[in-house]
Amino acid sequence: MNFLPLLRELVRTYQAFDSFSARHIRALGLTTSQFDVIATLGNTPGLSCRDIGEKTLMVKGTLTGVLERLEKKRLITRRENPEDKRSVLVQLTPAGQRLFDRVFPAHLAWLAPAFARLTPEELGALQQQLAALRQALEQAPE
Amino acid sequence: MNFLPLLRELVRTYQAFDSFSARHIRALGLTTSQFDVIATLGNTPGLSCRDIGEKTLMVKGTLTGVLERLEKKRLITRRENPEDKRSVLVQLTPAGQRLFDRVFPAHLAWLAPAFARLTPEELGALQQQLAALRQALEQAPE
DNA sequence: ACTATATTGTACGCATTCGTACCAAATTTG
DNA sequence: CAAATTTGGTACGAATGCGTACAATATAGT
Repeated sequence: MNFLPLLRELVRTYQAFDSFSARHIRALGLTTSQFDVIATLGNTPGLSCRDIGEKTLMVKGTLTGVLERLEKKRLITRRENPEDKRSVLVQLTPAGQRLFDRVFPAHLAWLAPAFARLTPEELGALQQQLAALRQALEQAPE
Repeated sequence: MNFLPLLRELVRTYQAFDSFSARHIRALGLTTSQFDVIATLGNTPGLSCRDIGEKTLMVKGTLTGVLERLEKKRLITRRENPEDKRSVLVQLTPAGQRLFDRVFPAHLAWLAPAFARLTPEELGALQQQLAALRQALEQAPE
């Protein structure tokens, strides 16, 4: 019942993915977080910070800074949401849209060969096993 | 061949573990990285930064700062390695050793119930599948 | 021995990450 | 309807995390 090797492998695999992915994204002039936001906003009419946080798995405090830097790069805009004055509508600018169109397919094409080394069955099984572990962690008593 | 759900699950599971683990470690007055270093140094005669980095999966630049803060807390010492004057011998102080003795078993006991929700077979299978994905990522062409 | 190269760790800058506190707006309660 | 609570974002501080550059030492090739 030694789970430490599994833990180590979880971290190593996560880092291996992040490193492989980030290498490409950095060459495109973005950080991983910035890319995730751009990718999430693509083909949407605009999202709230809450929505973006849910999709990108970023907590709201982190998102504020990422959005600031994307705004400074003129890739997104933040405007008031008339439906709910607490929230903000984040949208891609035309430049952001062009970047999305150029960068998103390119990054999928970068990742695809790595994942093609595993069968769809393996990918599905891994996803299920990860979900089981995650639920165990989320439901574990304190 | 859509691997995005798997990616999302990988990140979510990693975060779920980190969150569950960090909650306990923070209550002990440490950060995750600091705990990892203390845990790695425990029951050793001292290690180089290189060794610690390999074990904790931290890059050396990150490690420098973590060691600084642990040194400030008087939990570790950095001394010259006579065998190789480039490297540094990092050791637990008596206080660091006492902290290790108190904190390391406690943290394993904190984690164990979560992992006990999965069978050893599941844990082993997950570890193998993660390793397969990691190798695919590491060997993928650029 | 001499030089080219590799290894070990630090310095530094930039961006992220998280927790906590806080404000304003919206929703729920009594 | 007024008070209490929840929700959406921001502000802020501390600590990673990573890439690049750099100094000191060690090793290899000649």
